[in-house]
Parts: sequence; structure tokens; C-alpha cells
Amino acid sequence: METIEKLTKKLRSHGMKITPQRLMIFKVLENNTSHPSAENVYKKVKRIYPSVSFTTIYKTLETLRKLGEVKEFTIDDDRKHYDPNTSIHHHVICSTCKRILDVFEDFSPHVKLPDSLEKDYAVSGFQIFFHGICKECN
Amino acid sequence: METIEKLTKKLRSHGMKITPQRLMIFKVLENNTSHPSAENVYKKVKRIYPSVSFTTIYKTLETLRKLGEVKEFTIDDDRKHYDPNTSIHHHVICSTCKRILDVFEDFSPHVKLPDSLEKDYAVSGFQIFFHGICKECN
DNA sequence: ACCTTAATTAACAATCATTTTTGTTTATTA
DNA sequence: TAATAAACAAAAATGATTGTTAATTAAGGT
Repeated sequence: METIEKLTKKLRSHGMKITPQRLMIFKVLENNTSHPSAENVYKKVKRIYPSVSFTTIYKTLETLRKLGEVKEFTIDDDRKHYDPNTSIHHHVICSTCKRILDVFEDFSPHVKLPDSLEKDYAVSGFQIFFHGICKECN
Repeated sequence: METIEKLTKKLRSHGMKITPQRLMIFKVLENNTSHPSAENVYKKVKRIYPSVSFTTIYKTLETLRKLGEVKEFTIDDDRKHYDPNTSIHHHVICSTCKRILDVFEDFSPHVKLPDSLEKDYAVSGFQIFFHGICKECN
């Protein structure tokens, strides 16, 4: 995701409007490496903007996806997750704590994969997801 | 000038807005063959829209000119006149009553020109103006 | 040249028109 | 049952327009 400044320019250039709701959602996402679901975003935004609606979260995330500012993916359950880092990389979900971690190169140093790696070749939007066990849970 | 309906569409397609002031000015101009000055338009609009400002008249006439909806010309004094008929034609000003009349062909049947025609070859924006005497004044 | 006067334009804050966005409610999907 | 989308009226965002005031331009008169 671009900086919020550039993002607002992008909105303008597309005839879209800059609203406090959107700015809050941008702030929650920027530099966010936790791969939040819509609900995660909703709860965080709600803290500082209590009247925000869930529908607005959905719509804004869809807007960001269309603008190419976030990647959308499904990995653990039936909910969508959002990643403001749009560079090509893969994800590993920890079988124990269910945290989702980024794998940028072969295997990220932050992630410890078990020897008997259970590769799950679910392909979704050119992204491959792995199941593993993270450092903290090992 | 186009019909008001088409004109509003043209405004829209240019990202311009339809305001009551503009609609009044359009109505005053449509099918108007009196070649009004800005002041003429102002006075007519003011009757039904008393709070309208002179500046708005000027700006709207300039807008219409830019959109190619009126022809602007000067003929008698130092004031500009506006003609919603944008087809190519000439104008005759009556030396006596100062009315401006259209000359579409060689000489319009509506205009009686004196034998000793004093042609005034003032060229302004591809229009040629003549001085003559109209039927009523002859 | 200078002064008046009238026509037109410029600057700019306040208002308006219009489209987008929001949020409620209701549907759909899995 | 939970997650997401659709529909639509109400609200907000925003750029265009308006109107006030002040500046400019141009012509004529003294």
C-alpha cells in the first residue's frame, strides 16, 4: 500500500472521495503485517470511530483491492484476509497459533518450518500458502 | 444555441453544473433574435430572478461562447452583443433605431437597405456588419 | 494629459449542485 | 450460523458557481 498521502491523491484522480472512515481504515492497514480479516479491521477502526459500520469496512477493503493497494486472500478458514504489502510473496499459517506470516524468499528467517513440511498447494490469485509452525509455538 | 435540454447535457458532459441562474439566462437567449447585450440579458433575467448578479451574466455568456452556443460581436458601440443563432450570417444595424437585424442571404427580405448603401467593412470574427435603415424607420 | 464614466474582468469567500459514500436493513452464500 | 454482498435512502465531500467588492480597460469630454 502506498503512503496515505499518495493514496488520497489516487482516490482523487479516480473521482473518489476522502472520508474519515477511509482514512482510519488506511491507517489501520498501513505497515500492518498481521494480515487482518475484515472483522479485525472493523474492531480496530471502531475503537477510534465507534459509529463506523461493518459494511463500510467491506466496501473500503474491496475498493483498496480494486485500486491494487491490498492483496486479498483466504488461508485458514472461510474469511478473507488483507495484506497491504502487494509485492509478490507467500504466506505460512502456523498450525498452532494460526498466525499468518510472510515468506518473502525461499523461507523467511522468521518462520521455522518443520522438517516434514506439509505443503498445501492451494493456489489463490498467484499466491501459494504453506502450513507450518512458527518460532514461538515450536 | 441548442435546446435547453441538450444544453444541460452538454454542461453535464463538461463537468459543469446546472443552476437556476444559468437556466434563466438560457431561456432569455433561446430563440432570441434581438442580439442582446449583457445588460439586456441582465435586466430580463432580473425580472424573474431579482438577486442575480451582473457578474454571473458576464460569466455565463462567456461560458456559452466557449461552448460554441452563442456568437459574440460588437457592432454599434463599445458593448458586446450575443446571438444564439450560431449559423454563419451577417448583421445590419439600423442607423436610425439602432436595432440589429440578421442578414442570412444576400440581403434579408426583412431589411430594406438604402440605395446608397454605406457598407462598413468592419471585420470581426468572420462576421461583416452593415449599416442600413430598417423597414420601420424608412 | 487628465478626469469621468461605463463596460468588463479579477479575486475570493460563501454557497450550491452533484456524485460518492455511508449505514441500515435485507438478502445471499457457504 | 457466520461472512459477505445488495439495495437504497440519507449524509457528506468536493469542485463548480455565485455574488460582493475591487480592479481594469476603453472611450469621450474638458
